[in-house]
Amino acid sequence: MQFDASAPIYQQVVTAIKKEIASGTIHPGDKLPSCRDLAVSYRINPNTAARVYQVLEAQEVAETRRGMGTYVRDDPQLKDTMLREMADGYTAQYIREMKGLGFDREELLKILAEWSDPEEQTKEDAGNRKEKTDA
Amino acid sequence: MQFDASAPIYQQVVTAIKKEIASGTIHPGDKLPSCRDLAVSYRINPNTAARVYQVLEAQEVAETRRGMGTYVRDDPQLKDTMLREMADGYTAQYIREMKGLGFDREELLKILAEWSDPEEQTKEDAGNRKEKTDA
Amino acid sequence: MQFDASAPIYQQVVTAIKKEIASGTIHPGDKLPSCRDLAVSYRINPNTAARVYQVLEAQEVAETRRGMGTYVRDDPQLKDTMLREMADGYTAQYIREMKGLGFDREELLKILAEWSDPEEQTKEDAGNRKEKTDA
Amino acid sequence: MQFDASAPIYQQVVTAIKKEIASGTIHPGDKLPSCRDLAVSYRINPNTAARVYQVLEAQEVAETRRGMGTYVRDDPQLKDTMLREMADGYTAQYIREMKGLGFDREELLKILAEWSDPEEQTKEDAGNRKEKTDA
DNA sequence: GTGGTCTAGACCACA
DNA sequence: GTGGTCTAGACCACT
Repeated sequence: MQFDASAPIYQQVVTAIKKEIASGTIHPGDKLPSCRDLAVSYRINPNTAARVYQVLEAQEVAETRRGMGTYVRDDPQLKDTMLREMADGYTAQYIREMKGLGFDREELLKILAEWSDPEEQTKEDAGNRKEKTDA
Repeated sequence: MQFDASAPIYQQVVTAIKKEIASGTIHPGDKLPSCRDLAVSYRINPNTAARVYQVLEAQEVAETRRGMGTYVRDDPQLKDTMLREMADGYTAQYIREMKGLGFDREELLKILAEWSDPEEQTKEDAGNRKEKTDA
Repeated sequence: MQFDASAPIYQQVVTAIKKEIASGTIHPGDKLPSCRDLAVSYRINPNTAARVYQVLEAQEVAETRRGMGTYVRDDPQLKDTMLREMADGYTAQYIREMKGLGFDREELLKILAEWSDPEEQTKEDAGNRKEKTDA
Repeated sequence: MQFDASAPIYQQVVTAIKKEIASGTIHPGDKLPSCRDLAVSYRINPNTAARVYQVLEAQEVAETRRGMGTYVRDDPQLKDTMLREMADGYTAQYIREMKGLGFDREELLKILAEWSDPEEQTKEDAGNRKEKTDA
């Protein structure tokens, strides 16, 4: 067995920013904070912040304009793309985990349907989660 | 922002064992490997292995018989309990994540229903996952 | 026959702290000494001290705030709970021992009633106790 | 703080034998097992067994007759003496412990009176004891 | 053999 | 500073 290592910090920040785009906190065309500001607000090393933008650019989520800063790509579909990408990621992971426990798609839908009020369930779970999934 | 730390090794092993019970690889009443063997097979320190069994005992999943070893509690319902516990954990986490993206329960069920062939999707996702959700 | 082993050090310290709560020396909400200080004052290893707090937290007697220390849970009923818990423990043990000697509840109450002045009896007993009840 | 050490083994065996006299399992005048047999049945070192008899003789509970073995002193009152001695020991200890928690004699009698059915309570307590009083 | 406990000393994340 | 975790190696009691 191999033990899970934490994801690299730059990856976590990349995901955080993409989540902000997906959920509409940041919009296409918006200017992102400077590397230095990003470093401060996330309390990371400026080099790590730079790498974050590098990755976002490679993924065509952001673009850097020399001397002007980094901007979220001004693509009207970007929000939906992000949303889809992350939702797919989460869903795939969820299905994989449940499949690992022996549930097939039918059962999965049934289980999910039982969780009628996500608000309540999420809260209730928060306390127990530590013992359940080891995050 | 807080960065995700890896779960403690002992927790990961605890979860791994509970998963084996949930999926039927290990059965109620089975003898678990000795602390030392567990330490060897997971390549961890015997002390950490002992902690794994202490946690499992505290969670009433296993019971230790002095000088005889550690056994999965011989409770016929244990498998289902584990299954339920882990499924609930995964489901709660999934719902939480999707809710964070702005999806409500209706949409969630719709999305999941679209994933008709988990096999394919899981594979396809495997390669991209790292950049999508930072695990 | 099984010989009595000493209770683990961490258990003894746990009990000592709970006793301090029960008798009002430590109050709900109080900050407990740091692991390292506890280790020094009880002359135990810092790891053992940490275990003490882990047990206290598992028993919902204390709560740890990362980077800030360990605190007695701020529950106004905690003192009474501890008092009750320890008194019950002692009483149960006493009844068990006396029952082992063949005394029933009636006789027990009678015997206890005879000990009119605990001060004197306690002292008188202190010297002989070792040879009487071992441990 | 000093940590409780286990009572010496010979003390524990002495007490066990005195308890057998107190509860009528062994009677005044009875022949006790030979040192060697005692050592076997208690799985202790023969030297330790010899010390047990030495202590019992010093306490005038047993007497050794050269070449004939060790006998419980043939004193008709011995059983009651033992009973009294042990009961007093337990009672004194109990009072001391409860006093340490702040209970006075009045409260003590009240608490003890509440434990109406020792059978039940003892059982119920057995499971919890470890967490309550640490031996 | 088994698990339980303790020590020693180390590194990490949080504040 | 705080607690949390891990390793290394040791001793003990029980089978």
